[in-house]
Amino acid sequence: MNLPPLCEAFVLHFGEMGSRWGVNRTVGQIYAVLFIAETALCADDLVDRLGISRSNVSMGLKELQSWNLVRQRPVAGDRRDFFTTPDDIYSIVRTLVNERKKREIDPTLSMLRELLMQTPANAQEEHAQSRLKDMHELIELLTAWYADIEKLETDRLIQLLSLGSKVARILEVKDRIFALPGGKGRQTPSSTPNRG
Amino acid sequence: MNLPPLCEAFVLHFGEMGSRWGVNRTVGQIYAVLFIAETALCADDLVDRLGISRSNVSMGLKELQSWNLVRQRPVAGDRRDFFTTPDDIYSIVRTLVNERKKREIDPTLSMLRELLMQTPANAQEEHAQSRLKDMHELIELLTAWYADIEKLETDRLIQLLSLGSKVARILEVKDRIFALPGGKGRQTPSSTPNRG
DNA sequence: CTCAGTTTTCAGACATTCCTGAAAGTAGAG
DNA sequence: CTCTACTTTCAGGAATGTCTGAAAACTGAG
Repeated sequence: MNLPPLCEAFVLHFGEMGSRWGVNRTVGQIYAVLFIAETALCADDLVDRLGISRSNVSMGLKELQSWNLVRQRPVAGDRRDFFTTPDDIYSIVRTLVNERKKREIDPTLSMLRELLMQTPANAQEEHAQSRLKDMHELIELLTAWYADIEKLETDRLIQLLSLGSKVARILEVKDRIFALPGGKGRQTPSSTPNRG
Repeated sequence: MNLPPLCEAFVLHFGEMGSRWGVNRTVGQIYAVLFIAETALCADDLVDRLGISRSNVSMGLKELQSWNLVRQRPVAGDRRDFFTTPDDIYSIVRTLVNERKKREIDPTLSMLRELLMQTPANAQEEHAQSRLKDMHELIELLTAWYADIEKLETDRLIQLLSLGSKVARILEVKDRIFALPGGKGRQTPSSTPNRG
């Protein structure tokens, strides 16, 4: 691996992580190299830095492109393809989440919905359905939340995340100010905002 | 596979998902069977329902236990071990997130910190560090947010998630309330949110 | 202690995934 | 059209991961 030690350490770790998150080691390493690269790189740069075969790089880049995780950028006067990752790390995370949602969450939701429509044939299936319903509701809650949050500008998002659960206290303030009767959906939390 | 069709469909899908999320298919299937089971099951129940070898079940359960994802529950008058998943799906998610954090996020954070402490040997390493810094900050932001959120009671959590980005609007309300001149004797959050 | 019922371990068969070199494909320049 | 520089595809060997049966280890009862 033809990289300065600091870079190599990162690339190796990132490859390892990749393999725990459903992409193979090499793909993770390719991404890592692109992520920390100063400029756009071509396939042969990756061959050189990672010490893997040209065809492996080609397959890896193809996979990363299918995830929308790398961008192909033309370089004037050069016929080769050059690749980069976005500068904005928040946009990277958004892409990653959206792709995983599309590939894993959405199919899971439709499977769950389908199974929940079926008429249970016995007690065992009936009980299974009640569990699947819980799971379905939870995933819907999380994805709806994310879909909503995703639209925020990065600055607002950071502000929101920094607050963490303090938001819950603001909720209480809100409750007191507007004295909204009842909660949303499921189950109203203890009717009066008890707090001192 | 000795399961009613509805259950089998779920178990197969869940196994498939597991294999995309870093646990092998069988482990995912074992978990799925336990998740929808009406009662605690012993290893042989799993052998029967999944049609896999006893030793495979043993290894799978061992792995699930190392993730704290299944509980071993004694059954009176039976020497065998019986396993369940928690009834509360929110606690399941909390466990899952905590375990992944421990195994993947935390080591990544320490690697990043370590690399950021080094003195860059050249421009390439220096640029890499600035990228790693971005990544480190983002992960810290997310984990701090989660650590905070995790402590909320489930009902409050649901309430919060249901609001989604509407919270951002409440933030604006808050900004207006606390921005009132003369009204800042109280506990304004440390940083004054600028950048409207 | 022994025994029977149970769980765990582990070598190696089996299966899947990954990686490579060779060959085929593609596209701009001349 | 041909040449050249580059990219992609793909068969099959290498590496890794998974699963099993047999044997060992454990554990409570007698």
